[in-house]
Amino acid sequence: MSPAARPYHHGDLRRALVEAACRLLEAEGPGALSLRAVAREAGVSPAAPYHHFKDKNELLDAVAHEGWEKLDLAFQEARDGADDLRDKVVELGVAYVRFARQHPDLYRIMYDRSRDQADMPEHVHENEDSAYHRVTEVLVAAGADPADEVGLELATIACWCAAHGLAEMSVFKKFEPLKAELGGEDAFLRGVLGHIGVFARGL
Amino acid sequence: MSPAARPYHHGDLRRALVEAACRLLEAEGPGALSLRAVAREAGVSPAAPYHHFKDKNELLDAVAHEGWEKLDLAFQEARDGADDLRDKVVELGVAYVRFARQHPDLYRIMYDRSRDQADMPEHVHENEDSAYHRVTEVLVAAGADPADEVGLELATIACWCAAHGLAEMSVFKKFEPLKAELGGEDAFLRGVLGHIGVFARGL
DNA sequence: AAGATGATCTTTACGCCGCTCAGATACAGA
DNA sequence: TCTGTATCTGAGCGGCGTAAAGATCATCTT
Repeated sequence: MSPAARPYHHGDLRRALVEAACRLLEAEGPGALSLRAVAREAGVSPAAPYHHFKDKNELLDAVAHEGWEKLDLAFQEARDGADDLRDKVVELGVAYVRFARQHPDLYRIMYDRSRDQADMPEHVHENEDSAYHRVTEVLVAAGADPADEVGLELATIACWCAAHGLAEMSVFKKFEPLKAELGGEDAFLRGVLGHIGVFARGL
Repeated sequence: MSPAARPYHHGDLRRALVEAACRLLEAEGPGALSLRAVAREAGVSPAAPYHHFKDKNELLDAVAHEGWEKLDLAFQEARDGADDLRDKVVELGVAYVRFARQHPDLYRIMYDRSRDQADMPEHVHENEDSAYHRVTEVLVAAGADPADEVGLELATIACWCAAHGLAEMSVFKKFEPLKAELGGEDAFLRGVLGHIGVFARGL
């Protein structure tokens, strides 16, 4: 074993636990995500995690962190993918919802933990390189006035709110007939986003 | 005891349990909402609820049902309160978010259960007198074309998504400076909604 | 009026959970 | 090599959701 991989008894148990949790979440769903199950999956005793996380929520925070990073990756892809500046806003929204649909349980944990702490993790909206700021960036690129700071922030919030709401609601069976009529999930998403000012006008 | 109040051993235990659950939820928060605690609060044994609900989720469904009815009440008030037709859309959105902020745990249960069943309860979007339809109604009153059924449904969805997203995100501490700058929670809500097409243009 | 029926509620119990604490283990620095 | 300290194990506590079996009591049949 490399010394970096197993510096102590187990190795980097902290990372191993987070990975085990993500694995469990994807394989068995959120109901199977108990601390004991995670410890089992990582091959340690039920009490071992407490040397790396103060409680279960702190482990979930670490899981959520992984999620936010994956989301940011999806954002970067979407931003670099679209050619037309104006399209980028919509593409970002679609990418957001698609991420939420592809990792529903992870997405749920991200927001459950955020709500519990009454904020998103700082790195999501902290600096210039955050996922949140990426939306503002695209809005400016699409023609929003960078001088109007308040308006720009409100527009960013409106974007994020709409995308989050759409992500949570697009799973409802109620909308299936409409999706079929419009020709699929993507058309549905773009249809709804088209009715939301910041997306439609890029401002 | 009146015969209507105690027809069997306990009385209408089903209703008593739902009320006990709501009471507990408001008083102690969602963490205290165990089936056993609800039974305790209602003064019955831990197994008694199983004669009225198949499992805990079914009790939570009943709690959520109460929530959706309260939300519809708030909708009716908001609709009847605003004078300008165009304002009604915004007032509905503000009322929605205000409801979510006033009953955060109840609101959480409403959507947790909806997500679990991949749909809102039927009575929310079923008939002409549902909360969901009330949004469409107001959109039409504000000038949306009733003939464009698809567009109307998309606009309704966009409204609901934006309001839901805003309801979930408006609790975040990140936005407190902006709220202060704008002069309060309501100004913040209206500011964000103003950037969302369907609210801003009523279409 | 008497007894049967069946719904309602209690008791008991099982396994899993989050979490704590005392003790074993094994690395790190003296 | 010895000591200290971070890491992990094992046992255990109270609470949870839920199942099964027995007690209780309104209602229905006769």
